[in-house]
Amino acid sequence: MNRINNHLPNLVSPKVYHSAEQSILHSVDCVILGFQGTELHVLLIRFPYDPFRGHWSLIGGFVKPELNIDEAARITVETMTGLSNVYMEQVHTFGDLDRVPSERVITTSYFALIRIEPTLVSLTKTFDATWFPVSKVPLLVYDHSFMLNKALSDLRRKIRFQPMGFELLPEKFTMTELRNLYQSVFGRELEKRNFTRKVMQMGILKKLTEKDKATSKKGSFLFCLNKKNYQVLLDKGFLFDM
Amino acid sequence: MNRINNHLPNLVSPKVYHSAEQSILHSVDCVILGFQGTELHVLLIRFPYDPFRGHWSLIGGFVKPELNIDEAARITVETMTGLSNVYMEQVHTFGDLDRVPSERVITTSYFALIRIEPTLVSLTKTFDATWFPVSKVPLLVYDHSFMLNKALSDLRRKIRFQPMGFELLPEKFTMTELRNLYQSVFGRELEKRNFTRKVMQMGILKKLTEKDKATSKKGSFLFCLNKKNYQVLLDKGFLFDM
DNA sequence: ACAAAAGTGTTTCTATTACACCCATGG
DNA sequence: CCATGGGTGTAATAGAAACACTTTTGT
Repeated sequence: MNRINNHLPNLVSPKVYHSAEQSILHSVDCVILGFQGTELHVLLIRFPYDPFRGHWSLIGGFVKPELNIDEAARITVETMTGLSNVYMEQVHTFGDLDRVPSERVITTSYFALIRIEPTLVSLTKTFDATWFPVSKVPLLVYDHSFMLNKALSDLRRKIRFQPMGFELLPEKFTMTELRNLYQSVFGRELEKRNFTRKVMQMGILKKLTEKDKATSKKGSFLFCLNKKNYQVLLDKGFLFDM
Repeated sequence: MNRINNHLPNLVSPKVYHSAEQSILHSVDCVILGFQGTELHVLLIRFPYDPFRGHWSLIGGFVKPELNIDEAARITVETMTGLSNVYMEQVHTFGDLDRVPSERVITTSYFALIRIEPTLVSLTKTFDATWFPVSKVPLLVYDHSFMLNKALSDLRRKIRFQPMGFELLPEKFTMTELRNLYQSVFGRELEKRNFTRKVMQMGILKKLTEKDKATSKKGSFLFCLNKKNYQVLLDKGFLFDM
């Protein structure tokens, strides 16, 4: 029974917790993803202190005892981008002993999906942050490269059950933009016709009368999400298999 | 820049970490799942201290600073079941402020998939642990009910990409047992013939000459995993869509 | 001989793929 | 008038679903 008291401390009365157990530093790191051109991008900063000064890093922060971890992650993203109501999801908690050489730190990672707007670009510049295409990300500090990969593979899996892709696009978007996004996430080409058909028959897109003439002379129709239908589909669960 | 120093402490040199930041209690809780009869079961203990004395609880433990979190979870499961080499996976980290009323505790949950063997049943009894069918789980302490549900829904999603089901069955099992397991996980009936055909054409099962006569007079053939083929299939990724 | 579970084949239908041509427009 | 990207229909194929009967054997 000695062993169980060591390892199953739920068996220890709350009053005893603090005296018996030691606490640990906890941080959050955010994989902030946005979509630009034909590729998914991630927001990175330069780590400003030795011994990793100048190396690229995800954006994170420590969790203060009076802050919810999800909230800590949200504040990190808000601080960096100036955006609220960002779509975020917890990915994984990294708890290896030597992941941060100088300290024992447990870190929970999140991904955040944001629409890259012109205003945003300048904001992130004040923080010396840079958008990297996910296919061209440099080596990152600590285990951040691993974190990023885990976040991306989680995104690829989850986006099939819950098309978060729309979180990455502006309100109005063309079918080509949507397809480029999914191509970038999945890392492979998607057939134009079949893609359009599948998306349309889900009934979650509203075709607008407006056209976007930025990329062709003919112009391509803009779409927006039919939020009601989208919610219905989310609730009953669906496969966005492409 | 004051704000960024508060919320983006990666910008703070490692040397400053400890003095600037406060640490938090971190625990792990394990959703130990096993399969018995026709239903998935979860292992619960009675919480032995006030104010939650006698309420049912998942099995957990605090993470000591010198212990990896995955390892902490593994030790918890080993202590409880006497089993090593258990299939475990991290599910989620719960960091709300008031989830444990008396303390600030951040908890990472795991699921563990184990084969319920006769020897095991007696071992867990010494710890006053009880197996509950997942459809008949009582209300649990703290946010453990929520944790359990999250683990189960994660399992349901993940088991389609990586048939962890085999972790829950003995070495040799009948097709009916396998089907019962998947029915219990998915919570719906699966057509006998189509199920058999799909599983067989994956080529990951070896049909033995042996029969199990426990459940019928005719007897049903036993199968075991063809581990080589299974690994190949895992590596290239596959959908266990039923 | 019958009850109880195991095991097996075929048809129907739906969904996915693969494929090639016309459209609209700005330059 | 032509180059460029936008947009659409159809046929072939593969996979999923639905279905009912035969087998074995202990009692």
